[in-house]
Amino acid sequence: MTGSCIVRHFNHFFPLDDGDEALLEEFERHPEPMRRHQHLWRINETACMLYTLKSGWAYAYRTSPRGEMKVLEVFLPGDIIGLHDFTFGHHLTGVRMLTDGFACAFPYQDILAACEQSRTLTAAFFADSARERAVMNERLTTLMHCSARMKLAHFIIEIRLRLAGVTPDLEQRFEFPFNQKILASLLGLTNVHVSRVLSELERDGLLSKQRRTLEIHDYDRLHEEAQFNDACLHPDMHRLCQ
Amino acid sequence: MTGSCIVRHFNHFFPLDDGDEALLEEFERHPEPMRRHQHLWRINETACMLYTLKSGWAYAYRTSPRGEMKVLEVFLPGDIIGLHDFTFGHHLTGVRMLTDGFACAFPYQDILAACEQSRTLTAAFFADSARERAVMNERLTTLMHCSARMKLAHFIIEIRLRLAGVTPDLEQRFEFPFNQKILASLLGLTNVHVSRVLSELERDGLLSKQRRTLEIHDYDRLHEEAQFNDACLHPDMHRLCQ
DNA sequence: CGTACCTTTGACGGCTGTCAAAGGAAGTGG
DNA sequence: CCACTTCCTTTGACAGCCGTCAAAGGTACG
Repeated sequence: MTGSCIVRHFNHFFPLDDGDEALLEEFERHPEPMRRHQHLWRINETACMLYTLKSGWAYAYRTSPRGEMKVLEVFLPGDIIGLHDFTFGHHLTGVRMLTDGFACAFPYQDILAACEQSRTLTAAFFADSARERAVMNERLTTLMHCSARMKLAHFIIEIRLRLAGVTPDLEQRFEFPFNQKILASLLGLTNVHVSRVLSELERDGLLSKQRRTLEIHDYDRLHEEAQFNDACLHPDMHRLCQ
Repeated sequence: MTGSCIVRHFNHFFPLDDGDEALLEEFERHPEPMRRHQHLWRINETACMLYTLKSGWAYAYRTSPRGEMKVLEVFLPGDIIGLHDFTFGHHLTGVRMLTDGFACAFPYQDILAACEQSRTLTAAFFADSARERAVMNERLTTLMHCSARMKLAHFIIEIRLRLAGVTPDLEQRFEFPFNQKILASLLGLTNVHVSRVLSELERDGLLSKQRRTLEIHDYDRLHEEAQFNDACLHPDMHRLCQ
């Protein structure tokens, strides 16, 4: 397997030629170790760098008018972080690590330079942004109209499907480094209610969560309850390569 | 004022040179009249065209597992429609007109071709996608954690601010072609409750809505209640032109 | 080992959904 | 221009999901 996480990420969607791979590998010359809770950037800081996440988990957040933190988005290994706002002068969301890991920083001009040299890469960056957006739409439609139980099921299925995309042999028992406060913030609930619903899902034999590990006992039933639309994760972009 | 709505749209953010403008104007050679309720495309149709909206309003929607329509997004004159999913093989959301208007269709390859010729345009397309995304984030954080009253205030402020960006002398009384069912769908409420909250806002002297017209009576108080973060609408992209 | 954080549980209240019905507005066809 | 149908809006009663507050026990980290 190639060492580059962007190359792996994009090859998951469609094949890149050697020239494209070389351009992408430029982005990852400087992997840096990151500690849990460490910021990639804070809200309102000037935006000049993007990151790729080589290992570990991260999340994007905002602060509400009342000063509470609201988590917007979760990043997994292989994800590009900051693609959707590198054209803003400053960051509208903060990003920090959820676990220890490694991240690679590169200046945003590199993306424009790469696009100039390869139409395939231009399409790939648009496609990646589109996929992220599609997942967001999927979450939005669920979060807005559904019960807390369904929200939780939906989010767990989302994470498992995305994780399976970058982890070849993912078990039903896997790392799930979210505490109930962060889950609540992501799903528009309170930590108290997340606790109640998790106990309920556990009581019904769907899953169990201890510490930072989640085990799914009945995937089919969980998927059924989540009503997750898998299409948002599988763009068919091969035709772009014609 | 130039006749091209994309040029106007982008110039609102940063200046384009004549070459860029010429490339963009290519996109708008074929304006077509569109009727209210007419589809630009339906869910699952093959994605091959993008549209710019020359005049009129449109919205993107999905259907829930139970078959109900959920509105995800609203498009105003000058908006580019389909930018965020043109790299998917098929459409994940449907788009239809909310009012009569004119739309210009063009093949998505034209965007990639334009990006190949101008780094400024590449940045501009990314920036536009980023702005759209930022507005979505702003709505998401509000919709998830706030009261129905705040959701409505927030959405009304969003629309007014976006409308003001393309309508030089926008009054406090303006076209607002949403019925309560669509508002409910956008905000994750029921039409019954939208009716209740609208009456309440009217009773409190903040606004009044008749048919397809909205009049804001106390903008400051409405903006205060909405807690709208204006930053998401104002990317400072001038530095990209260096 | 102590402190801070996280999770669980209970009681209570309120916001919002559901169901239902009636009146009004708008679009259609004669 | 009128009659008819369909859709939209309003209002009320009622229930339930979920937020808030509080306290206690468990867990992680220095």
